[in-house]
Amino acid sequence: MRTVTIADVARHAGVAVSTVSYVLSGKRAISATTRQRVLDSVRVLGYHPNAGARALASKRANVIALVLPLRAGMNLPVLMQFATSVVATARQYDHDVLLMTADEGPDGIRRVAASAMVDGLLLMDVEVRDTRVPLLRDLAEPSVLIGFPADAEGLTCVDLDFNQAGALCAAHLAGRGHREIALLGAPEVVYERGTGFAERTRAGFLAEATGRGLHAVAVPCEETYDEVASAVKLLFDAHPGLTGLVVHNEAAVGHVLGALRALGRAVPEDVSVVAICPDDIAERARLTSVLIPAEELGREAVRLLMAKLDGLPAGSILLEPRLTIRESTR
Amino acid sequence: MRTVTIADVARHAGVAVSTVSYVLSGKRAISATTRQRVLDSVRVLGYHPNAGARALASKRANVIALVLPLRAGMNLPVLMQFATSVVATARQYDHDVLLMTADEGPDGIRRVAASAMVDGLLLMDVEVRDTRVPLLRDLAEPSVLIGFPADAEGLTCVDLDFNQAGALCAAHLAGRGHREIALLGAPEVVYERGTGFAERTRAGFLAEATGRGLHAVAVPCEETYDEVASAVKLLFDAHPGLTGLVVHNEAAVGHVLGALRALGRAVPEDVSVVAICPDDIAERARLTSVLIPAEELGREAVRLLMAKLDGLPAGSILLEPRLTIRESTR
DNA sequence: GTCAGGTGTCGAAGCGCTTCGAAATCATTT
DNA sequence: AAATGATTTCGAAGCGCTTCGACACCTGAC
Repeated sequence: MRTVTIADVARHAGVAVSTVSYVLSGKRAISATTRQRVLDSVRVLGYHPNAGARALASKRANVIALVLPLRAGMNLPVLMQFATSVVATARQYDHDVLLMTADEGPDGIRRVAASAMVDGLLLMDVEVRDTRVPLLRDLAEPSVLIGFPADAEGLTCVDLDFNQAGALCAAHLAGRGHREIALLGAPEVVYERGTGFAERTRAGFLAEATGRGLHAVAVPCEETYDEVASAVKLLFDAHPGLTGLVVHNEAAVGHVLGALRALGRAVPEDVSVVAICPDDIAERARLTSVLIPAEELGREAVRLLMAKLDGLPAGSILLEPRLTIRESTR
Repeated sequence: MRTVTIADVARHAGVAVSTVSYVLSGKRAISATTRQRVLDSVRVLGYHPNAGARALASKRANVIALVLPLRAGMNLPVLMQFATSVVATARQYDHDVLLMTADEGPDGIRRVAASAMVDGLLLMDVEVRDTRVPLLRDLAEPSVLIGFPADAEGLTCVDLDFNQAGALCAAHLAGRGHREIALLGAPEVVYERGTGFAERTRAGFLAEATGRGLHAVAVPCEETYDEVASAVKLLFDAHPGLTGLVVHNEAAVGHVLGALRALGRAVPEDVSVVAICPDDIAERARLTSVLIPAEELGREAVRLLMAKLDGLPAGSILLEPRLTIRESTR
């Protein structure tokens, strides 16, 4: 059973090879009758274009690379939703997805790009000082990052709009009548590193709260139970009237609840808690939250990459946060 | 910055294109000096073979497809470990991985296979009556399945040896002096469907227990708390002397522990529990268990696929189960 | 009736690589 | 010194597709 080539289709339809190609790509006008005849032959013979030959001739592989941080410690549901969404969206644009793990590092990226195996790259979870970022910057192949590295200049990134997310949380608490609120953020070092998302959340939170005339503070928050508990205690000691808490630290969120319980403050009766974290965590603890929109992230990332592949300019985009109200705020 | 081709390398090294090719593929002997000269040129010019051209000429894409059931309800850690292991192992064999989701169905498989995009396929979580199985059977491209479909004839499958796993659990309990033990298995329907793994576990369990002169029973087990609780209650009513329990039902294992607590039977003081389930579940509940060896599964699956790609015959294989002793048995 | 300008189709030239057969080179043997 | 056989290298023919320029034909304008 030799595989069917475009020449077989051309012969069967009684046209030239190039005509078949044009029918299939639509890059030149072909009369309706010829067109139909070719399409029939394609179906009858069960023709599928050879990907390698097509890539060679057209310099387009119709494949994008998805570089995932397949290491422990990732939030798996988020990762999965993201990957699923990327594959599905890519298929809509008639592209396939090559899966790579981050541990091949820059070399892996260079390899697949230079071999023309993929037309573009999607990188998830880029670190602030990622060794791959400079590489991406002067790679011929376009790329899109999920999250923002320290210097996003010249790169296309997609992420949740953390500034707005912080503001949204503050606004939610304000709307419920809270007058004194606080943000428990990322660990100290994350701010020191100048990681964008942590700071932006804080800025958005403080600006919104202040704008609405609330009393608001923002403090960093470590991730062990003891540190979280003491941070929470200090916070309430300093601000006894505190009734609203925003937690932007997925590792600490469970501990915060434990600490509140230990302090005898009931949620949501005494204090309302809003989290900014993956949906599964919030769902499990029944927390009002702003979720990480993994599916939308994947969709938008692919959309941007496809635009770049078409030579269109593509700036970074921020996704609008949405609040899901559960049982931890009143 | 034109991309470097094999012709550039040949020119730079002062040899024929074919010589470069042979140096790189090792398919013909090349003298050490020429060889070194070519290799140097490759490095100096930063040459990476064009994947499409290579695939076209050699009829080998050096890519395998990984078809994952990216739907809700999967055990994510297992899936991740598996995917990671597949990618890493494939790289060792100089192959890349094309990620596909099961929801493209048979057409997706036909498409990537016919387009010569991939040389072989790896399918995870094949269902008992999977519409893709007949297709795989008469596909030119080799494939390996994780898990066994109803009729595995003519297919290459990899799975945990559930028969031995059942036996191992029985042996463990026997070794600890338990004389009367039971297996809580999959829901009734799973057995009715004739799903291999459930039955094999039961057979192995019963054979081993009987062989060692124990009193053993095996009952199906649904997955809601109420059904689990009543099944557990019935079991202990019928066999008051029961002190060992094997649970082969990852959805029910939590409920079983709850039901035992409700019955006032302490684990492991009154009854020892062994689970056959993914490691994260067992770990969380501190259960002695036989885990699903995701990483090994991925590695072996790739190994088998590579063997088939080399034209070697490859039968199905069963991985030997291993018991991790935790705090639920004594 | 002729010519400009469309349409629709064809032929051929690659794209960058692998692989086959043959040529060239060298070391042995007679 | 010639012949033999290994060893090493070369040249050229594809692999299946896209794409460019050109050709053939048809239309309508003059």
